[in-house]
Amino acid sequence: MEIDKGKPTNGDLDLKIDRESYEPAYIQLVNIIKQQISLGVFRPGDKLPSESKLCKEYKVSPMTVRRAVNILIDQAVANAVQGSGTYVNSINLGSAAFHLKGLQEFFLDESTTVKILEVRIVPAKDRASKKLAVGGGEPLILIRRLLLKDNEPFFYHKEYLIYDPTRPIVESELEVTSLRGLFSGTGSSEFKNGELGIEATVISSEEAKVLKAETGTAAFLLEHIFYDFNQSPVSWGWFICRGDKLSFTTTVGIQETL
Amino acid sequence: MEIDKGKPTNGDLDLKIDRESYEPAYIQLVNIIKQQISLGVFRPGDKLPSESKLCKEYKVSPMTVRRAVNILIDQAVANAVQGSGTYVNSINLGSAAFHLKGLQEFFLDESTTVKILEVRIVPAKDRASKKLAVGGGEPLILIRRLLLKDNEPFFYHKEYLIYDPTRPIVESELEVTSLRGLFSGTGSSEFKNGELGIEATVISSEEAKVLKAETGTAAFLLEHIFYDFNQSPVSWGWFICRGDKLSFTTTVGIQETL
DNA sequence: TAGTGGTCTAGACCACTTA
DNA sequence: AAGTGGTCTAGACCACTAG
Repeated sequence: MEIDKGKPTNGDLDLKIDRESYEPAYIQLVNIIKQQISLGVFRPGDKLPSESKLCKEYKVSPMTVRRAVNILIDQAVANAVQGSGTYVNSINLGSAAFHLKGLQEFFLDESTTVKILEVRIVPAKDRASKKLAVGGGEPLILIRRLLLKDNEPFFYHKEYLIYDPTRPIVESELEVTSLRGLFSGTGSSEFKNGELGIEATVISSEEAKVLKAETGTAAFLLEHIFYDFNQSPVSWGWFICRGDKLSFTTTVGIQETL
Repeated sequence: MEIDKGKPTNGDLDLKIDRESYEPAYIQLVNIIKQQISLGVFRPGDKLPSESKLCKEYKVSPMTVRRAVNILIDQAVANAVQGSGTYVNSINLGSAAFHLKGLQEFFLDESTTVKILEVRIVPAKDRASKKLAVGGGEPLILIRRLLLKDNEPFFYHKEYLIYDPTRPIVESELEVTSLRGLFSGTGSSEFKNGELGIEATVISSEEAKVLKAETGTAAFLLEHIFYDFNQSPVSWGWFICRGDKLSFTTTVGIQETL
């Protein structure tokens, strides 16, 4: 696209950085560029103005421009090619991500309660033995919980924990607070990191009973395994949720508001 | 935790920034701090050294420290409280995100092919009419595709497109390249943005036939709607994939390697 | 009031791409 | 050779927090 070099490259908008605004200059610049892409001033594949041009145009320092451009790159709105320029991306489903914020809200909700269905020591076998890296027959703690929202069953949770005789099970660990802490990041977790997986499955008869659902209906299975600071597995289990009660959504491409 | 102020706060590691390395200083600093958290030098809830201390300790400028700390904050490893300090986060499932990179790889794979099952003009009705914001009875393009990998059915894709008589359907838009472009960000898309959703479902008889699966087995449904640069809906549809052929995984907490 | 993070400046040098 | 992005310096001022 040909640009008249005597004029700013922002079309008819003539947007400026408002120095009096509480919004930082680099955020304003991000939004200005996004809006220009949104309006078609810059199209996918187009080269954005160089950093030095943006400096002059908006009268900010190179570091501020750089910070704004980096944000656009982080958000997969643009990509930089060293020595060449910064280019607007096409829409890219591969860069999409589904967040678990919805689940976080579920656990922070006041009407969410936990019902302990079972707590007992079981001998490790099969998958639990493998996942938790303990020999078959070694004792594990099995916890089965039902998570309710407004007294309606929502999640069925089955979890195997490493049995440590020196650390008795504290009641608080069984309550909703422990799970809430996991999802919200509050609480001082013993876990260093973990792995999560989502699968599509159908509800088994065991699960159907506690979830008040019919066997064979669709459900999400959210598997988890957590490791302690020695990188030893500590907890393995999974959540089951009826498919009609949960879904994950996200957006791709340029969003009107950040 | 009490720290002997005469010594560096990195325990027995005594890690330094290697100025000769190709790895930028700020990346090295990110990894050093992560490793310290990983080793338990800093635990969840602990305050990280202040920026000025990190400057002195690693002999880098404030901007470099700042950049490293911002990366940790972006990765949800730590959080900053203005006027107070920067604190290590607990593990937080709510910040977890499932990426579609796996699907991107699927579409980039050479052995992935597309079989067009049907292309025809249909009158808009029900959900398609609503989602694409056209009146009932208006013409829409319906495309049904089967995506195969190594000649085995993988995805069933059903898509409704706005019918624009001025823009005839180009054959290339029906091939795998168009979908590949969507997932990889290559290709010059007409779409500005879109919304995606994942649901758990069971395979219907129609879907079972083309996917060579049994009715009633678990499946993922990936719904999509795309908008053009006028923010008008252009495409609505969904992918169906057998649950045993697809899963989404991610990690939470501190990872050993970035 | 001292310390902290949040923002920003006005440059610099380098590696890389393009012509 | 000229232009571009990638990194980094050595400060500055501000708003906020905490003792």
